[in-house]
Amino acid sequence: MAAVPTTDPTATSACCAASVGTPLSEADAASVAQTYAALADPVRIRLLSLIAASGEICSCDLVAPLSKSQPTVSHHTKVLADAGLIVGDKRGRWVHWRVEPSRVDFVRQALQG
Amino acid sequence: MAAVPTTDPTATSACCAASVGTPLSEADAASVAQTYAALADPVRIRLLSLIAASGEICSCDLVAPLSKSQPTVSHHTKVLADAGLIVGDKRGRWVHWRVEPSRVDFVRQALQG
DNA sequence: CCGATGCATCGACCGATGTCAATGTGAAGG
DNA sequence: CCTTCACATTGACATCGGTCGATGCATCGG
Repeated sequence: MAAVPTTDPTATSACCAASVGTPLSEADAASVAQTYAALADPVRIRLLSLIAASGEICSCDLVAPLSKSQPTVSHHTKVLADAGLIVGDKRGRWVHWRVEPSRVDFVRQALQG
Repeated sequence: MAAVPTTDPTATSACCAASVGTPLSEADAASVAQTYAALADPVRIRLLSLIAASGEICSCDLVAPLSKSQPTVSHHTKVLADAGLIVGDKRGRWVHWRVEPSRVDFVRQALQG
């Protein structure tokens, strides 16, 4: 939308040819950005490395190392889970978290396209 | 800080062994997170793909495709440049931008550590 | 059943961030 | 010089997002 005026016909001299169409759809860009946003927080980075290092770990063991309150940790795990980077497995009262390698790979590959 | 109570001695039974030390230093995590934060915006994603697709492009040709004001575009290029993802080359009045592949690779590899 | 426990949700606070109009800076060009 | 142009910076505003206390919702133990 927004009807980009594109290159103006009075291209006097200037610097560039501006052979520029549409880079990425705004929707696609928003989707990609949101995934990276999930990694744009120090707590979540440590959270992810914590889960990756343990292979599998429950929420109760995440609060202490992160020095954050339980609601805060719950919030961050939800963000990572919504981004598909981790997966939760509820067993009884506990939720066990593990990394989703395929999704991590997808995120990594988005950087070279 | 905060004097984390750590695991309480009355570890009745519970779920996990909690062999959890320090995941990533808070400083390292902040550094990594800030780099990802540079990619956590739709405009900057499109900006990056625009530069990557053109190989080299000046700021004047970025305003129209992005449908953002000139100061806004300038702000986003600065964020990407500060993150080391793009490099600006000032020629006369114009600044030509290009991607910094080594930095992009670094960011990608941060995902598998 | 009843209390305790692990986790999610809610509401509120506040700093961080995207956005633009206005202005500043520096480099051509006449 | 003075104007024009490309870009950066500033200031103000609105929104987003991280944080925590309080509370809700299940599950387990007795």
